[in-house]
Amino acid sequence: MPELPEVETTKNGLKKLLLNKKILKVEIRNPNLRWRVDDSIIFKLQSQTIQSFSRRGKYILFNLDRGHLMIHLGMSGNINVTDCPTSLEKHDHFLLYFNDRMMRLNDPRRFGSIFFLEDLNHKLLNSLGVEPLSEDFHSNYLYINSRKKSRNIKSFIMDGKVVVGVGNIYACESLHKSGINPKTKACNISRERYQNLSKQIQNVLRKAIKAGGTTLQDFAKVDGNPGYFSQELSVYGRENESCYKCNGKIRRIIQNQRSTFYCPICQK
DNA sequence: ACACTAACCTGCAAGC
DNA sequence: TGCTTGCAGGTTAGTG
Repeated sequence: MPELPEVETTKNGLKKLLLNKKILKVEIRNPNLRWRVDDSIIFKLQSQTIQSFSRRGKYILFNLDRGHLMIHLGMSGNINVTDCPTSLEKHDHFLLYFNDRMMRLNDPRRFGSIFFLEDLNHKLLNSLGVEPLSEDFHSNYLYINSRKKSRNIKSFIMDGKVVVGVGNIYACESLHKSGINPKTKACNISRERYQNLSKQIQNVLRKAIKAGGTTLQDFAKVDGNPGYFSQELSVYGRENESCYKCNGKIRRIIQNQRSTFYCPICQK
């Protein structure tokens, strides 16, 4: 269920429930995720205490006594913390047991991933772009990095090597709020429009993280499914409905193998 | 260096 | 009712 706000919410929930907990047992029920989970992770994690949690892009980092557990939720991943014992569900692939509770990674499509890192110098982390809510994502960042980029603006802002955490929903939403047509070439967008776009990206993410906070209460529940769709979305999933801004008809097109929702009237 | 595709999976809803 | 099709919140490796 994860775009950046979901991951941030998940990370904060884990912090609440698992900080300073000692991992007593590790169980891999299905190692075939995006990358096969190596059995050696079991003894590497065992007996370690979780010192802190952090997030980089859509990766959740469990910072341990020695090394880090890094988890990505892919398209359909979800982490639950429950009392122990709990009846397991289909697609519960990876389990951590603590003295009085357990953590389950459930991921039907198995696009998620799990790694043990000795340190944070890892290929997948090193290739990530800036955090959208950090100072590095300043008003000129997108403008500067988009010069000579002929690809469309939507794929540009969804590129994790440019800026992390902007998934399909928030790419559509922030482009709509900025009044930018998603088909526009990244190099053809002015500095002024990029300043607006970066602000809209931050706004939409901050707002969603705040909304994710309400999800937090459900976090420990067995049936706790994040209420992601409670967002009020302006264009995403609203094909053929009317635009809140201009009453135009919202269209769905395919860009880079993904659905794009936009309003052809007010996104130019 | 850049742009774009195929690929990794399951589940669900819609259409026939 | 069952079958087929299309679609889903991500991201990498590979190709040209």
